[in-house]
Amino acid sequence: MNDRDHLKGLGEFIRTQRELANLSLRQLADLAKVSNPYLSQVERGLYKPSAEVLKQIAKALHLSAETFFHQAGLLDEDVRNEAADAVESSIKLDPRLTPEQKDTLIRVYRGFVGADR
Amino acid sequence: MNDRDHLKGLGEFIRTQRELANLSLRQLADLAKVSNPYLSQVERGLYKPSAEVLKQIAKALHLSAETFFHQAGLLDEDVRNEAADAVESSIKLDPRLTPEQKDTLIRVYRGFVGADR
DNA sequence: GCTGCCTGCTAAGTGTACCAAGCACCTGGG
DNA sequence: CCCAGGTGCTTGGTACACTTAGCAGGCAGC
Repeated sequence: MNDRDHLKGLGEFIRTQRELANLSLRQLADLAKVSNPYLSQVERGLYKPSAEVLKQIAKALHLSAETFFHQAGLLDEDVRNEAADAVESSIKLDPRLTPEQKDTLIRVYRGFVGADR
Repeated sequence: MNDRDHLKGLGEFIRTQRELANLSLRQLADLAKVSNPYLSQVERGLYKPSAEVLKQIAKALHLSAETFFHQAGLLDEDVRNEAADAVESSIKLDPRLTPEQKDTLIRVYRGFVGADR
């Protein structure tokens, strides 16, 4: 029953977001005002960052703190599976997407989650 | 400029809420699964509780975790780009997607909308 | 009186979040 | 060749979040 399991998920999430933003470990560590070794350890799931560090990382990546807290399992309260529908509905509501693009995104998404409704 | 100032505010807030709920220190500590001496110290502003403890306390008092995080100054600002980021946020939050899949979806999405941040 | 149970607090210890320094590996110039 | 500057990771240490054991005082009943 290692508590590190969902922790590792958080680390992977952070690393993914960092690479998505094209930032090096040191760059993000600097932006988030933490040391680079520590960030490395967090990304590999060795340590669980405090809420403040989480908030700093979120800010450095231009993401909302809520997103990170949810990912860290700290804010879950209502872990409804509406998360699934949230993706599709927000895609449908996005005015910047053409109908064809919405269709493509939703197909890709459904392919990933295995939805078949 | 003591950093403990807003901390003390949090402690007082917790104590007020606890008394409002007619709970003894030990009762709340038990509900929140922390030791009673620790809760005592938190309420007097000696220590800053971790996000998980905060969440447990919030749950024990039947209050929202957001309320506590705000009170702790962890969640304040950034209520801005919510709407614009709805698609990306919901993708990131979807528990059924692997990090790689999220990455792919977001890349596709950004390609569509021409985002470049 | 003294038990026993409640209240909150203190003391001392353990685990871990976090940091500074530095290592090992690449890649690109001189 | 070798130094410069980039990448991520390891080590050793400090600070603090959090624990268990125990203290002092207030109020019941015996």
